[in-house]
Amino acid sequence: MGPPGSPMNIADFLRDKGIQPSHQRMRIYEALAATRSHPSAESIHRELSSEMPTLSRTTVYSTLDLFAAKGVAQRLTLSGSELRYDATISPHVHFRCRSCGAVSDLDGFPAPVLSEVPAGYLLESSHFHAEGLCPSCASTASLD
Amino acid sequence: MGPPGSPMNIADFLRDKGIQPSHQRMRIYEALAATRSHPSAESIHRELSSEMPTLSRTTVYSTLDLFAAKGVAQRLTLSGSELRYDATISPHVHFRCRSCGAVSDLDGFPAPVLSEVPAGYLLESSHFHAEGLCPSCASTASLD
DNA sequence: ATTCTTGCAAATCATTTGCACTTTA
DNA sequence: TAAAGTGCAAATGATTTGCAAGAAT
Repeated sequence: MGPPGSPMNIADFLRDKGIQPSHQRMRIYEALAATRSHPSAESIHRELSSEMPTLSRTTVYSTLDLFAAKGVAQRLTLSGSELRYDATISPHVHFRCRSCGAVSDLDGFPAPVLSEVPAGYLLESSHFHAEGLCPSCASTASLD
Repeated sequence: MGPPGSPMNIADFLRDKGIQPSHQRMRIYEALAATRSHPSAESIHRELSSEMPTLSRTTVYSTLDLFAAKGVAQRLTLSGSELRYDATISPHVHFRCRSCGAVSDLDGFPAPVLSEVPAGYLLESSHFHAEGLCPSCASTASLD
């Protein structure tokens, strides 16, 4: 499939998906694909700002939006306060810790997918996510 | 079970759940339970403002938050831009229209629930939601 | 009298918009 | 040179916070 770790480079990969591979877009894709932290636009902007001081928020927001539209990334609405993105397209279960806010993938727990919807609805995507305490917060155990 | 339509009144119901039944809280609960539109704090505030002109946003936000904490309502994170609430506690599938933003329940499509999580995680809740176009937006059919 | 609840205003945080500048096809 | 991409600053919208006044136990 696509990068990372594929014979195809990022420029070709994006171009292949109908995305013009500008410098900013390639760096944003790399940053997104390199982590499993499900970053928000803000955190990607923060991360890249040091090496690209003029990179604007607008560009990061619109690029991630474009990635989601082109199917190169998925948009996660897990917290109500911010949108997060994931370069892993295949459906999988997301777990959000209510204490530290970290989002992790629950590997080995295949996400159920809704195959049918009532007549008239046009289904485009479905998401499954769980909430609670992650291992490290659970052990620090503020038992509520 | 609880209101609406139960022999127990709202004051007793809330008190029973460990919530002091102030006038504001009862009105907010009534408004939430009376609709299936999965309102946000803002829309509940807007709705109640006419009859309770001095009702503050702060109260609505903290009350809905309290309801979620006490298990009287569930918090839905579906849009990334706002939190929505639902007085129906039992797990069910939510469908959000990406065009008009409306959230509807998909009755008859029991929500899958994650029963197990990897060791160390403490599961508190899980949500399943779908996205696409609702019947009315799908028929207006901007085929994209 | 102490604690809980409420309200207002200001602050914060993520995201969007308007517009001008630059790069690319 | 027309279209696409980028950046900055200002605007928007939802939510939170600080704090003082009011109500309940």
